[in-house]
Amino acid sequence: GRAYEKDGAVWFKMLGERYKVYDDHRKKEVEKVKADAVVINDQIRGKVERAEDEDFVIFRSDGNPVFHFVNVVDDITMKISHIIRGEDHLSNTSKHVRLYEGFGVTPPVFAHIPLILKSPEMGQGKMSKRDKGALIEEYRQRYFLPEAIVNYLSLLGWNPGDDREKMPIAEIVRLFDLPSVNQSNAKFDGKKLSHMNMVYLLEQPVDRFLALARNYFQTQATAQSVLANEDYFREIMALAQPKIKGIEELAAYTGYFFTEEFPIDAKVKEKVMAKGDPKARLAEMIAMIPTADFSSDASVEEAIKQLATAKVLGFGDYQAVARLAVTGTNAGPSITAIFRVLGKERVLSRLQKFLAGVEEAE
RNA sequence: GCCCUCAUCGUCUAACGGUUAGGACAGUAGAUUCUCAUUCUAUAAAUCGGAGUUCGAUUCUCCGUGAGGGCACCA
Repeated sequence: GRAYEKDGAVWFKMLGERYKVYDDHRKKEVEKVKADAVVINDQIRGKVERAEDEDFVIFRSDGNPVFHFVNVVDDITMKISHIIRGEDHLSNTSKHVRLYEGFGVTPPVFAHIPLILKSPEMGQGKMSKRDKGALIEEYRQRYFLPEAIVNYLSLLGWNPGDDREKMPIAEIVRLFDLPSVNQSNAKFDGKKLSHMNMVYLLEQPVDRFLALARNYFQTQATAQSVLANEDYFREIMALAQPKIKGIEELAAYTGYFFTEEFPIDAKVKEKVMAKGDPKARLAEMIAMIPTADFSSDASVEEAIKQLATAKVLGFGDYQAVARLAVTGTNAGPSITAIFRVLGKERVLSRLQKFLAGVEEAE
């Protein structure tokens, strides 16, 4: 009795006195209805009133039902008890409630949660699937930990009631309830997500970290050489885990362990070579290494320290240039661990190659 | 244009109507470590504006302003 046909489409009829008015939005005259306001008892927003004041299409002239209609039919069929959705649907809810009424069904409990807005770098307005950084898939591809993402997201528009931020998912589930959800929209902060991800990454058991790292490297061009030796791989990942902020940094962070063709950071080189007498330090190390004990970090450290003491210098005088020659950067695990893992031969050849390169350039 | 929602540091957020307005991320400055990162310490940073209610408003009411959303034979 509430549906009628017009222009080939089926419309849902609103009850009330009718009048015509020019609609500035649609640039045409439309028929409005003086209808009572729908009262929605939203679990998050409280009492929200809105008058649905126009008939609306439920079946298009091509015979297809429209979204709102299908939505309500589905939810009735599936005996949905709670509708929890974004605030962007709050205004549509009056329409939905009228449809429930039309079917003679009591509407479910509604809860309209705040939206996630774009961060300033992304632009303005609500985040939607087209926005970069809006898809969970994207973070998966970047090897973010799922629990870090869930944890971060749970804190947009909700909090556990105290200052805790890092919480296991089970704890979030235990504490979460609809009425304690905030009503204001939240801007997405990728930096905070990254931080959360790092915190989780740091506390992962080695085996989990190894599994994540292995998955990651399988997608990299260097996969074969990196994954060739399990023990070697394991050792290097153990060095990297406490130092990196995300799995995706792994390739760049550990590249020099797997190839002799690693890049040398020009800026770092300039800086390191400008201080003290790095060439002399290199030569001294080259001379010392053949007789050094590479069996442990401590023994490598001892060897370098002895050398430094003999020349009345510090460990740091050797560390910087050795790191540059052997890794091409100024960042990484301890130089002693790098020496030990790479082994005498490779360390020696890299030091010699680097020194030769410097001398040739002069 | 009409309608709906929201409003505390840059960002995410705490604070029975009474607090030096708290925490976290980001920032800054130090400390530690062989580098880098971590960690630690310190520091700066907010109640959108105006009326009202009250002995007292971040908190309650109203009006502005701002932000977001919705107004289709899209979903």
